[in-house]
Amino acid sequence: MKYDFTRIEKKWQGKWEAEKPFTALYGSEKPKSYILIEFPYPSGTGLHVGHPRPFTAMDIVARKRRMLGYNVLYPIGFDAFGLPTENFAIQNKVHPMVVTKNNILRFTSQLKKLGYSFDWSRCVDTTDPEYYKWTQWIFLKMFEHDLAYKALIPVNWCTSCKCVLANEEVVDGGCERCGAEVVRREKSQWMLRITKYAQRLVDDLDDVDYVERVKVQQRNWIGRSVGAEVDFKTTTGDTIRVFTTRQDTLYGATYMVISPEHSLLKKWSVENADEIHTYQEDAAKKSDFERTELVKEKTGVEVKGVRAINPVSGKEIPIFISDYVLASYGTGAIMAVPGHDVRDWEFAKKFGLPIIEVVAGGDVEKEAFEDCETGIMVNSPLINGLNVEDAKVKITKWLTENGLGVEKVNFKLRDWVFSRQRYWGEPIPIVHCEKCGYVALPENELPLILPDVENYETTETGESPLAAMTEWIITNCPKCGGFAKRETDTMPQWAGSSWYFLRYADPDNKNALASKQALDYWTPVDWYNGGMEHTTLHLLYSRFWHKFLYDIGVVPTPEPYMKRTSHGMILGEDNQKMSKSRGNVVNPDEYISEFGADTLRLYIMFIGDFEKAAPWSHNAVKGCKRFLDRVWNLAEAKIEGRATSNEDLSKEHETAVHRAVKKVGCDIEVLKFNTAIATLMALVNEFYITKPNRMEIKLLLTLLSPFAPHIAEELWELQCFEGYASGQPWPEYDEGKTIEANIDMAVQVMGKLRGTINVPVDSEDEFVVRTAVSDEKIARCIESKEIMRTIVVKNKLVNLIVK
RNA sequence: GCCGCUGUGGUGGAACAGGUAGACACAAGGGACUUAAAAUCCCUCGGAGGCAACUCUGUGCCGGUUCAAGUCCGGCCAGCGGUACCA
Repeated sequence: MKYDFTRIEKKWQGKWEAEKPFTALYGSEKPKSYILIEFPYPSGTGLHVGHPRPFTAMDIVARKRRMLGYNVLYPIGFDAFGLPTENFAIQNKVHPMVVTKNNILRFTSQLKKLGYSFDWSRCVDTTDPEYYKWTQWIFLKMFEHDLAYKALIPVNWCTSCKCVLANEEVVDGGCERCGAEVVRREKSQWMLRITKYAQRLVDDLDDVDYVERVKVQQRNWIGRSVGAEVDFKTTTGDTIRVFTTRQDTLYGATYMVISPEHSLLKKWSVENADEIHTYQEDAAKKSDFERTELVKEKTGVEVKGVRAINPVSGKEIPIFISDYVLASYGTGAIMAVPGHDVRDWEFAKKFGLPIIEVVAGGDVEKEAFEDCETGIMVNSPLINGLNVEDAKVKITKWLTENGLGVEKVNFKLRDWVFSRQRYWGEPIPIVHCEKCGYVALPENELPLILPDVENYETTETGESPLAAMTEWIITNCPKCGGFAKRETDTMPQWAGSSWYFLRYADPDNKNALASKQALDYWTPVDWYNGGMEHTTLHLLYSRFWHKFLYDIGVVPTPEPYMKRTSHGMILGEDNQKMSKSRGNVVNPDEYISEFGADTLRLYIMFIGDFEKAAPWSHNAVKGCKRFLDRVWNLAEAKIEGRATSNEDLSKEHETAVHRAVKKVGCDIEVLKFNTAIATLMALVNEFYITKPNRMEIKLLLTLLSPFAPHIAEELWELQCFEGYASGQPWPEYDEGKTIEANIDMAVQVMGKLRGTINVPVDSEDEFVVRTAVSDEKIARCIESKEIMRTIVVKNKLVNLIVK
């Protein structure tokens, strides 16, 4: 019989649907293992080949964990709020809820066709009011703890989505999603105080097992820098506070620069007010992107009539405004040390300002000397002769003692702009009362249901579509009962995904986001795999929410995920990112119907290094199909014999099988699925040379089952083995049996390979050398030469040094 | 600019912890089977030379350490990702 994957896959998927063997158990005695993938956004275009890569990888891990005896939670859900659905709804005049339901149905059937061992009974949908009730609840808790606040701030405004974006959502000056231009606008927005957690978000990375590149990227994004705040008096009697990481160079501060938005500018009456004003207006007009794009050329205007006083030298120095100083970082003002900062140096050269060397070691006339390692302080009476590190300590102490400054840590991380002027998101459960201000909705009014609207489009003034719903907006203040208006902005897409993994622990709970008992048992997540693109978005956001929930006693651990790994992207056959416009998109459905889900699963894991990007190859898929055909032909007919333990392995295959068990098991743990599969292929190749016995087939199917579960179960059944392949304990191997009795050792002469010898494993060095020199070929290489030295690496090689 | 990663056959990629470079596949070529094709099976497959045994050479480039370097060190070059006037 031919390998009829269509029939087989349908059969086993039906069985899994009916018997639900992958359901995570409540109250199990077994140790738990929580394996998590990033739940998909159910887009209208259906499943993409990018999805199965992480899903299959973690499915293999989950299946192996079950075989190892764990109570595994491998859940799935849908992150379904979001713009594409809303846009589709607008264009096609359908309710986004309808679009979402359809998309989820389609995704569900596509995912089921891939044979994943998800626990479907715990499936969550972020747009379900029973779910977003708790998203809103967490927001209310944050509001209660002063972590959610409303502020008038300059925001990133996407001109195409007509919506604000978080800093994390702006990519190259454009919208992360649609690529359209992002401009700055002043808007009153809900904000989350993620900055309050900045320090802990950095520090606690030390306690989790994340791949290093993820940690590095988060640390960079949070951008912790240690320095000092220093007060500079001015000739008007005001104080300008600056932030610097180079307190040591204070004597070299020959001018100051403040941002064009600095508040003191409003207070001062300066000689060149018009000039200043023009510059301020120009700066305000520019988007952040434009401001940073003109990196090359520094601009600025001197504030005439006011001067600052260097607190250590007592010298008067000029003050400039320039847009290279950002209002939003530090204090919005800097002390400029042109000798030891490239930006200040450029500015000083352009404006003819003095450059003083305070750290010896470079040539400050030629370029700024920024080296902190080797430099020695000069021209700085308080700290001359010290190295940079010691100078920092001493000057900070001096500043503190004299009330002129204080040590300070700053972060690049900004608070999270949390409101969106869109329809398809969680309503923010806050009302605005003229008397009481912003008031939280009482918990018993949750969920605040997203009302039906006529029109899903953002209003011309840039308000949420909800703003047009007067009936819904007008309500009573929960505090004073008076007239109040509901918040019309909704939450960003990242809200629902910031805590979804907690809901999986107890998805039907009506009284809490999950019961304490369920959270205590299941959390934290043991292994979370996801895309690098979420490192500074979802991954950071959810760590923040989790820490907050930990602080208020809702979750038992300070970190949500113990381990985080990341997969590479699947590229098109042309080695380019898949996109509709390039026409290189691969549809997984077509491959499932042409080759079967097992082949697709296998190929997508065999494609290359899991952590790196890999181009799709139609031909290589065929190779994986060929492998499964070969497995089928090997095991289709029942093999007679005994298959009760490893003792039943044949002599000729014993080593290869023990090795395969070891290699496949280890490789899965370190994400080396490609070499695990290569090992299985090699084993099958051996079985084509000498036929496998019953036990050997049994082990092959057991090892194969996490990768290609359908064919493994079918062949298991055809062999009349008991139970299911997926229900077997993960096989054990004997380390001693992974080594053959006799091995080939390389023989080198002067470091060059000259031959191989076959010797018993663990042979004595002396014996190895004797065997080597008596080898005919080797003897020829060393004849008439004297052996000076021999190097033997046990079971590997022997190197003869001759003269 | 800064931070991180990566450079290995025609291609995707292997190589534990410095120890036989190219596992496992794909493509290509040859052969068997077939009326034929597909499928399957067998052989060859980094480069150069040789009838052959074999020899030389080869992991982005230059140098170093070592009995031995794809792997370690120093200096470059190229590509990818992140970040971007963050003081």
